[in-house]
Amino acid sequence: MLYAGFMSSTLPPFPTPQEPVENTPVLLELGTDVDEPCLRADAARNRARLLDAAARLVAEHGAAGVTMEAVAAAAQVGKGTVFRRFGDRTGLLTALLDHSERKFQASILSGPAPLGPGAPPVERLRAFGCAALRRAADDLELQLAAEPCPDRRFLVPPRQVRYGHVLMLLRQAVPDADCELLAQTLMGYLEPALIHHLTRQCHMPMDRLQAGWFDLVERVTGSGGSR
Amino acid sequence: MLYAGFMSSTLPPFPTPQEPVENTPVLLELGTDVDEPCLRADAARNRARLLDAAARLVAEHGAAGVTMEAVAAAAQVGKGTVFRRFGDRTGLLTALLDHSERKFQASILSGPAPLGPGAPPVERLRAFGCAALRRAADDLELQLAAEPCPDRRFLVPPRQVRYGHVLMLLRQAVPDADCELLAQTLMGYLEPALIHHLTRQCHMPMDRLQAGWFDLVERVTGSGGSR
DNA sequence: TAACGATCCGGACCGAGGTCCGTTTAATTT
DNA sequence: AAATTAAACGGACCTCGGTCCGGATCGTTA
Repeated sequence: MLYAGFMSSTLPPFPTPQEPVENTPVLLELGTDVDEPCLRADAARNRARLLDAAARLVAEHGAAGVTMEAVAAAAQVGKGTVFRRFGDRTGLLTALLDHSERKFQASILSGPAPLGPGAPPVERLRAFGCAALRRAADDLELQLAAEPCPDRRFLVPPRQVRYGHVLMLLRQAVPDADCELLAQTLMGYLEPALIHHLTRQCHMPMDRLQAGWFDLVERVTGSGGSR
Repeated sequence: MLYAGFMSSTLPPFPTPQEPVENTPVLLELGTDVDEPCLRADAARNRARLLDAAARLVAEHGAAGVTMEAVAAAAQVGKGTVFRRFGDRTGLLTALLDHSERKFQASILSGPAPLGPGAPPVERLRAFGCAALRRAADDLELQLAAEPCPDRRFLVPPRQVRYGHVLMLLRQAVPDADCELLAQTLMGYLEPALIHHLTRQCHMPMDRLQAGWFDLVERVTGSGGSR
């Protein structure tokens, strides 16, 4: 089993001063929506409240309105509690995205082909890009706001899952290439910041991005039968 | 003349409340090191002092030590002055990188082949990547710290210059492709954050990144004569 | 050189992210 | 049910990026 060990899951930091607290990632367990495994009753209640309040704030004032203090106030909870639960702002925003990210992951891991297993790798790659583009297009704002600082951007669980997936497919499609690097390149095309730039600032239609993805996959995997 | 109009140049914000103050980019003028065109005597003096102080702070405490207040203090200048001159922290850090960025741009625009004009486009593309990788490797820390927020990352002059260059070369190499998108893809491979991840976190040697670039260019331009 | 207006300076001020630590509370044990 | 302990809570506090505006300075014009 390839990437067991870093299913998305809102990275639960519980940053009690001691112990580095790495990401305690939830193993797959596709159906069950195991969130925070063991959490004291009050903690769980507050966590739910906070996520709810945060979502409300996003809906009302956009991602920029999600201030840690505002969220705390809206959830009638102390500010420290927010940080204890989610580590930092990025963590909170990531948690907000967690549900849809999980669905995305699930459909990749075990959904119907060609996104899920069963189709040939290049075809799955194509499908993956389309799905990723779509997912990026929805709540782009949140994805941008949730972007961590540069030196953590590549260590975040959702990214690792996607990377692992692309890597696996690439290894099947072009076994002789340096697939790690090619995978990073492909991932770069799906970066929220780039999508935002191309669609919102350059006004490209999504169709074009999608066509671009197909073309890129074809070039990278050398699967261009005709040309 | 292709990309006249956005030579790097530390984006001079002079954010006097009114007027949007867009980037007033310096036209090429390769030899002359025209910095801030017209700047009052005291302003120019303070600007120099600030850059000097900032460089000193970087040398001593790393990029993280470059606090706007610390820089102001070290330059014996008010905090407001720093912001007036450089707009924000990103602007200051960018200004620090400006000198080497300009040299880089110059050698691309008019240096010796294959980096400069004269070589066939694919070869220039290869050379460009090598140079960009080298440049990213030096003062990686600064480049990371200077990274703007996601929705400005692609609008920053140095990035636009590089993009324009790659775009031009790609258009020569693969006239029928969607070169805008391919150019963005290639640029993604050279992103400082990615270089940092691959070299510092994955411990890949630079040689491998370089080989990866060659391979990528070959795949993207379809210039693989043999395989 | 005196006066004037545009530009610049400086530091008080604000908001937001993040930390700390004394206090409270939920679970467990006796 | 009382005691115990680990965990969670809350909000004061700190730092830092960014803004504002009254006052000082520079360059120019008369």
